[in-house]
Amino acid sequence: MDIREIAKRARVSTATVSRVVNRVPTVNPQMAKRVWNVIEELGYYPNTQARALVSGRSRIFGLIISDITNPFFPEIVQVFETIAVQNRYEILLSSTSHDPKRMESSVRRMIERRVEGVAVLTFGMEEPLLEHLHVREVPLVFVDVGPQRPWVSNIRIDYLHGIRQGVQHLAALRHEKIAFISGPLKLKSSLARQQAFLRSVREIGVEADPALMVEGDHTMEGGMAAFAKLLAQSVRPTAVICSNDVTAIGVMRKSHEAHIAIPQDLSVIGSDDIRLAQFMIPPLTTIQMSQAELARLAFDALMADVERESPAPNGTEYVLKTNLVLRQSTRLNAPNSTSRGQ
Amino acid sequence: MDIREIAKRARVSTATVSRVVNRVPTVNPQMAKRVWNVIEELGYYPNTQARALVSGRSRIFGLIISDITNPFFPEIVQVFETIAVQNRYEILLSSTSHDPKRMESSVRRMIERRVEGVAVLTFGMEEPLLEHLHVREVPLVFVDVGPQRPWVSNIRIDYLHGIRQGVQHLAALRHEKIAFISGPLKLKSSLARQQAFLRSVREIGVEADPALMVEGDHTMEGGMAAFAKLLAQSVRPTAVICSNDVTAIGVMRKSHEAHIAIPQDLSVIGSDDIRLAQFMIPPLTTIQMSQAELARLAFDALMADVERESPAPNGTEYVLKTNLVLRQSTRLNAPNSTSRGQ
DNA sequence: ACCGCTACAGTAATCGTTTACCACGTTCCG
DNA sequence: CGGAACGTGGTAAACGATTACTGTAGCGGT
Repeated sequence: MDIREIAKRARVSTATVSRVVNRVPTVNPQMAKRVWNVIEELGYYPNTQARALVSGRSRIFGLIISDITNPFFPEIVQVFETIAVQNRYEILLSSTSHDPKRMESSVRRMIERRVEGVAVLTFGMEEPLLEHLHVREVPLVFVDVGPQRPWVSNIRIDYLHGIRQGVQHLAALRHEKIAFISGPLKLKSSLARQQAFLRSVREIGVEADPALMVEGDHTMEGGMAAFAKLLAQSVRPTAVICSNDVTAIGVMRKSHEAHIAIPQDLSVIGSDDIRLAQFMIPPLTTIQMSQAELARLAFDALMADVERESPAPNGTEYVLKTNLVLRQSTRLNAPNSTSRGQ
Repeated sequence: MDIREIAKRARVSTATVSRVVNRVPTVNPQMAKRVWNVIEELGYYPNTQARALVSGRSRIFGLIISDITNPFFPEIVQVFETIAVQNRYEILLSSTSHDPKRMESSVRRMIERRVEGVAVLTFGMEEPLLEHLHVREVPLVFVDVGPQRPWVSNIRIDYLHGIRQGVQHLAALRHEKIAFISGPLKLKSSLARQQAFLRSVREIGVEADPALMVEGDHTMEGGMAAFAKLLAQSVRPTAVICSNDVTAIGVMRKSHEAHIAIPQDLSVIGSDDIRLAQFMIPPLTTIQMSQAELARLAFDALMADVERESPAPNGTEYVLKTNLVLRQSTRLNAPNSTSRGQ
């Protein structure tokens, strides 16, 4: 059942049906009504493929994330999808699992579907892939790691703002041995967080102890392992800041095994503020980076680029702040006390 | 850059290019080579829309879930997507948030994109929507709630198997007051779990106390609220089985607030075995229902239906077992002891 | 030597829309 | 009253592939 069928039954031309469906205002209301009736009656749904083919607009955005299984992402996907639907866009989701091969195949699939833009919420993209997208003038938006180039926007995350708050909060609680569990240091974003931590610590006049900086991998297992490493050392931290919440969950889990009570014996701060954070035991104090906000920025960036068909703008920048949110996983450092009280 | 361009430069017809791209074996290897070279050189990617239009196959499956933010789903999405990509399919994901309006719009979008099948991993679908899909002969797969009808498969979940194990496990630990926190009882799947619980309890010769059956909503907040209700009553359970893991997390959180230690003072069992379960404190004993398996069954069901272009088969059925996995959130019930020991 | 196959490549119709362009009928103004 | 201008709706050419059908060359059998 196609537009011709509708046209025939409503005794108009296909052009008119098309106009009606697309709500072009110049058609006679009577006719429009007649057409709508037929459409309703036959249950006609326009074929998006045909539309896309002739109009040259697929109304699809690609969304590349590293791992949907990481609780940081589902909320992003949710918000991104909601906004997309509101704007009559569809989303092509791809979870790369940090695998360059999968990234490559994702990009290929997206190009074949002629996406109108891609949000890359991962560690970046290799040059050849970027090039493919670039020659096709596909708008892109990255988090921090996008190249300076036409059709590429960036969302800069102000890690320093939140991390500084976290460090100062711990300092106010008299913590001096503050550990930091980073993400994989080959990731620019992990590095940026670590730098922000280092800088914040220096600001309060302490020099960070290298023994208290350990590398995690942004997973719970990684958090457990990293904390185990911390425990095996001679200097024992009284507080630890984690590069993301999932890592913090691993730390909490490990510290439970080691009979270290949180927050009595150890304060912990996470990053991201995933929804789960408030359901931890105890509820996790964390450095929030709004996933909803991030998704919205990414979508808006793409949308803006799609709409400006003018010559290439040179990479817009957006900024996302981070903020400490206080819950119950930190406490005043009481030296020499091993109390496990309430 | 289209197929014609390639044809011209390789000095062959478009038909040949098409054949080469689709690896039709009858083309002269020399020619094929020549064509591939040009394709490589120009970076040609076929236009999926055009392909889909003429071939009548979109190579897209719809995947409808209730809420991507619920940790039960991301793993499913992950696996489903992976398998889809392996089979050169794309997936159109839709998270309905239990909203019939969103469900309706999802189905509309899917029909407009001409999906070749839809996996409905939610509470079911209303008749008019089903009808729309039915007249278009779109294969569907449901979990438990699909109607008996051509082109509709069902994955039956054997809740009883796992829940019975859970109940027996608790009984072996001498628990007698076993509470059950269900999901929303308007959901058939929640009801099924509850029935399975009731039956299992009866099997071990106990009559379930209605006061110990409370309704949750499959969220952490719901779990907290339900457990609070349980605490407010005169009969205090010594063990609780939850309709899903997220509910169990809520219970654990609430019991922490109430200074009830798990598993010393209360045993808890979840359902689903989401990845997070093993990172809870203590690690959660739960009734596993493999998300990977579920995703695979759903995909296979769709694929099978797509491939059999024969007249309509009458709804295949698949079965998914559930199994208790023991961790550390249950313990022998020691009456009159309020020990908080190790 | 001729006929009929086979094997392969090319021609052109087709998928279901959008949209540039054209045709027609009114209206309005000089 | 004639023609420009305008408002509407129809005709048909795209969009970029697939594929049924056609054409031709080469080959073998009689």
